[in-house]
Amino acid sequence: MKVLSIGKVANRAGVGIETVRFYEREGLIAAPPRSESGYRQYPADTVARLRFVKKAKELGFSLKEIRELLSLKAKSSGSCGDVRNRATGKIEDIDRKIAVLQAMRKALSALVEECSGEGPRSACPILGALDAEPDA
Amino acid sequence: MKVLSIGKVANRAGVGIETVRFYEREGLIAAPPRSESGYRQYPADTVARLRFVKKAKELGFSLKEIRELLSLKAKSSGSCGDVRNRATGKIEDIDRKIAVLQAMRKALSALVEECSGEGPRSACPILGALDAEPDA
DNA sequence: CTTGACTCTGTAGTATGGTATAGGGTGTAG
DNA sequence: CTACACCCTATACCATACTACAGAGTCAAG
Repeated sequence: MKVLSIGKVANRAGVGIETVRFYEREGLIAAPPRSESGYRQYPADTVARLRFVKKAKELGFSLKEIRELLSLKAKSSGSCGDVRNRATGKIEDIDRKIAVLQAMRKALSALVEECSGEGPRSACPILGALDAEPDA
Repeated sequence: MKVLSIGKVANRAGVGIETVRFYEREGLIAAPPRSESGYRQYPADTVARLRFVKKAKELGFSLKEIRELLSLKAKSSGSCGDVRNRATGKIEDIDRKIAVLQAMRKALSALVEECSGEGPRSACPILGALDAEPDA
């Protein structure tokens, strides 16, 4: 079994060295065995684990959520349903975020449409709208 | 002209006292005159300004962007077009964020659809996918 | 054996948008 | 006059996800 230095795992996983140490502190990857001189010696599968973290992050999971996902993965009991629930919950989170952004977009578009862009700034309907009554 | 204490403006604008002082430090609202004993004495229109900030935040502007918007607002020269450009730029930002979220959603949905939720966790296609090859 | 690349620990800094606390002074109602 | 609510400054702290740095030790090539 060949072992990898921290630089090698970081490189192969496409993350920085400091990030690997940070993930170790945060409990996202296990603390690896050390050489006599104290160097971390990673098993090859750490690369896959780091890629898992990276992918999950790309899917919008926070490090905290990823940690939970990983513990789900590690548990020797329990079904796939747990994992599926996390994923569907995340889809709902995403839908909520999209809805908020679409509402923002709609409000901004309405303001931009009202605004010719030609008048003096003092008559700008966008600035006017921002000064409006409290409502939210 | 009646003046308002910091507690009053904060309350009327629907923000915390600390937030008002924070906004002053960050240059989002002007430092108000002080009483002899050093208390901040706000003109009534500070409430509107704080609401402007709050609204703009709800529309997805960062404090930095809001500061720019406010300086645009304050400038005695310049046209409404500047403001309009900020807003349309912000719409583009929002569209980009929505596109990212929709891509995440699609990837997660595909994984959830593959997963019955019934099998053992060891066969979970979601966890499997996260372990997959590097690509991004 | 020297040089340069790599690694170690611990600490501090980055950006964002606040929130909290300590240790005071002030203002007003009863 | 005494409580109690309110205000002041300064500093530190929260979460998120890293990134950078200092100062030291280690490893491999030439």
